[in-house]
Amino acid sequence: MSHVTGPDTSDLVERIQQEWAQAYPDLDVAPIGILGRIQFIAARSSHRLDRRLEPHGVTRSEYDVLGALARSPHPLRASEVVSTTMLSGASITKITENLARRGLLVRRKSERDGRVVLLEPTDAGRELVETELPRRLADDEAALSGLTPAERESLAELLRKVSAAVHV
Amino acid sequence: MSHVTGPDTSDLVERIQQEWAQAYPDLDVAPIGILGRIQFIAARSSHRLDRRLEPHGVTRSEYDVLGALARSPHPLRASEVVSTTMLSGASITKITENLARRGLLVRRKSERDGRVVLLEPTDAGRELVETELPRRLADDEAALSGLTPAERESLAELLRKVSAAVHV
DNA sequence: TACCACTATTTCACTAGTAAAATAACTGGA
DNA sequence: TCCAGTTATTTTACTAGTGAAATAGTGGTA
Repeated sequence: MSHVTGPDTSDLVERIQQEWAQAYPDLDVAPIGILGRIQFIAARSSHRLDRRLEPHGVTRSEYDVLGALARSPHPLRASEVVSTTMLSGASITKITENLARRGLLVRRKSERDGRVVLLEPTDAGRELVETELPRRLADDEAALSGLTPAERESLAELLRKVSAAVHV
Repeated sequence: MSHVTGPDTSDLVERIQQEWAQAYPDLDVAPIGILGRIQFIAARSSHRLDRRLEPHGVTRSEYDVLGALARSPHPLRASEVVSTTMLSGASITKITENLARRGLLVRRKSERDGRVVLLEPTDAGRELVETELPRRLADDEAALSGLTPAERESLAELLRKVSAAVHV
């Protein structure tokens, strides 16, 4: 393991940025240093979560759905889950039918409105979320471990500004 | 269009963070404020790029491949494209065959090593990248428009630290 | 030359996710 | 009551992407 095993992935974004800069010297490629790294961190940490969830036999999307239900003080409609998870309605139908079959949540029709499906985690579903949540927070915490409390505060604030300005 | 059309998505992450905090008051959910927002920004800006590319009839993955080729001073092997794009080898085969059919890149076998496929953009492929790149940079720039030069520098540096620490 | 271990790419079979059409149920008039 | 219009979810038909097996080529060794 002492020899080079490929590009140093922690510098992948920097390398890409430099390649763009060399190929198109008249463009200001500085934004790539920020947005590219955001993409990179997001991809990596998604991947990490996938691996954490593998032993539980749930995908990240399934976990997102269960999480939304577990942190809610009341059952959610399918459409409410759509709006917090960034998944399509079609996906929510598939995923929740599947999770219901596996006993991790319960689907029932609303009595008030027969079009609506109400979703609620079972004890097993809630338990899955609760055992995995601290691990997930610990992983995220580890990613931030090189930052002082002041730096974390500053990073959170800067990201808040960016996320308010990023249009679809 | 003057009424509420859904949750204020710029605060979606904050809302989710608060929901977690209320459901599990004994956990420190602060990391979600950072990693969650990174996920959010990544998803939004990916989406935005998708829409920019739609009129050109290329997907984001296809554009990533073309970009890697366009910014390289020499043809790349399929495996080299794999390592910069985070796509699988199987995908690179499919995508590049498709782009070759559409005249945006050329695939040829290496003379030195018959296993290797060398990929190079055509003029049309390069042109597509070159017309879209400034727009993409402008979009990214717009996302950062609320930040001073010093804040951008600081954000880039903080993200560099995080990306070095985020393990798969 | 003939073989073997290794590497690069492609093929195959499959999964997750989607947009759009279809279905089912509600609401507020006439 | 009975629509017409609207809304929530499901179904359908499809696409992108994947891991693993298969294929094809290389280079070193005897």
